[in-house]
Amino acid sequence: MQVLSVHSWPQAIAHLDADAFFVSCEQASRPALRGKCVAVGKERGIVIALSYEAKAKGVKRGMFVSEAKRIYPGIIILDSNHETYGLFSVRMFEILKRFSPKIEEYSVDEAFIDLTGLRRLYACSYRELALKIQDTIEKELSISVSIGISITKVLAKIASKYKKPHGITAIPGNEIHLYLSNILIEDVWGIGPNTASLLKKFNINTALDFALKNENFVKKYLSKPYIQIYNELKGEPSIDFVEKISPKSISKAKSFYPPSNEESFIFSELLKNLKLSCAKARRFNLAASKLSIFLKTSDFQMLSVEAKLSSPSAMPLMLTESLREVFFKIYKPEYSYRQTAVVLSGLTEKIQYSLFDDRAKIEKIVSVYNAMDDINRRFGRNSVHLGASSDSYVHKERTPNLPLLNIKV
DNA sequence: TCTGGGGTCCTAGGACCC
DNA sequence: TCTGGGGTCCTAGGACCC
Repeated sequence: MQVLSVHSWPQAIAHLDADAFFVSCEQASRPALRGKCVAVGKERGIVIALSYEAKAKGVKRGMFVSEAKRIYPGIIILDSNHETYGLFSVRMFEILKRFSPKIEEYSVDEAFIDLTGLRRLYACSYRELALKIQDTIEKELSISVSIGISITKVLAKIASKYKKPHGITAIPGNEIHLYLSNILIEDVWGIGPNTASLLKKFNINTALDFALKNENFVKKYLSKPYIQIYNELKGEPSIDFVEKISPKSISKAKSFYPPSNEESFIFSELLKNLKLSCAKARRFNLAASKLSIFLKTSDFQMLSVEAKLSSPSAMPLMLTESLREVFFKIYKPEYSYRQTAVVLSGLTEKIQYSLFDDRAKIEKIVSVYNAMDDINRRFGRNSVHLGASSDSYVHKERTPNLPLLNIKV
């Protein structure tokens, strides 16, 4: 047997993955749902999360809700509630920070935790430490998680998936090969369908096959991300640990049914996405210097454009003109569309004004938005919104001097 | 996996400069 | 007004992730 790394724990990286997270949050907040066949997913849409009971009945993620109901008529379908999931997520990360100050919030329901050197402090093995974390989350949040521990991030990912749900798997450096031989190449984090089919042509079918390939082969056929994965599989840390930084882009997308080619409708959908993404940017205290839009046609083609903004902004009223311009660059009435999306990027912390902008006007708009965000924070989301931005499509005038407030508290 | 929504990172190639 | 090579910045598009 080949040994890929001789040391058992040069460092200890844990990967935590919540089990059926969205559904678990629903079950945690409504105990009556526990032990039942539950799915999260919009009516007419697709299933995005399933309880293990529902999985056992043969319902799969990505299925149409109607299909899921046919397979198991007793299934309970819930509307997704991302605010709740976000709250559980925050509390889960807070628990993790009690164990180690160094954590990477990888997604709402996943985190990497650097446990290196903590055995002495907790007077236990890494496996036992993972067990304590798992217990704490279960007791405090009623959420079940699986944890994998190994010496690199890619291996920790493999470990957390090895036994699920409610698993604890530790892969020390000297046992890597025992695990990798059971992992199909397409199941490795970061290897997608394209790369998997390329590798299979060279007879690489498992993670172990890949790890045992020589470096020249890897450098000849693959690019940087895959070289990193290759190193990590061999037990050599190569992918940075990222402690949370602010987002690099903010987007909002929404599909609708049936598809439409009506200009004013498509534009109003874009405007909604613009408002939502701007609101999110303001929550992070960020301003966008680039605006892109995406239109998805009914046959799933993507049309997109990007525009540079004269000054960074997170205020819909200041971006509406740009939105209109980019929209007419790609909108073609002969297609029909099923989704629009807005992406804000080039995000900057401080809002800078170019010399050509009317500073006073900008500041007035900023203060109105600040007041609005404040009201929404105190009285709940969507208590207040700006009237002018929703129908500015109809009146093709420039940005109004003072936006109107529509208050519906 | 017949299609929801939100992200990240990398590469190739063009523009522009010296 | 001929022509080489190198650096940097930006953009579009691909691949992948949850």
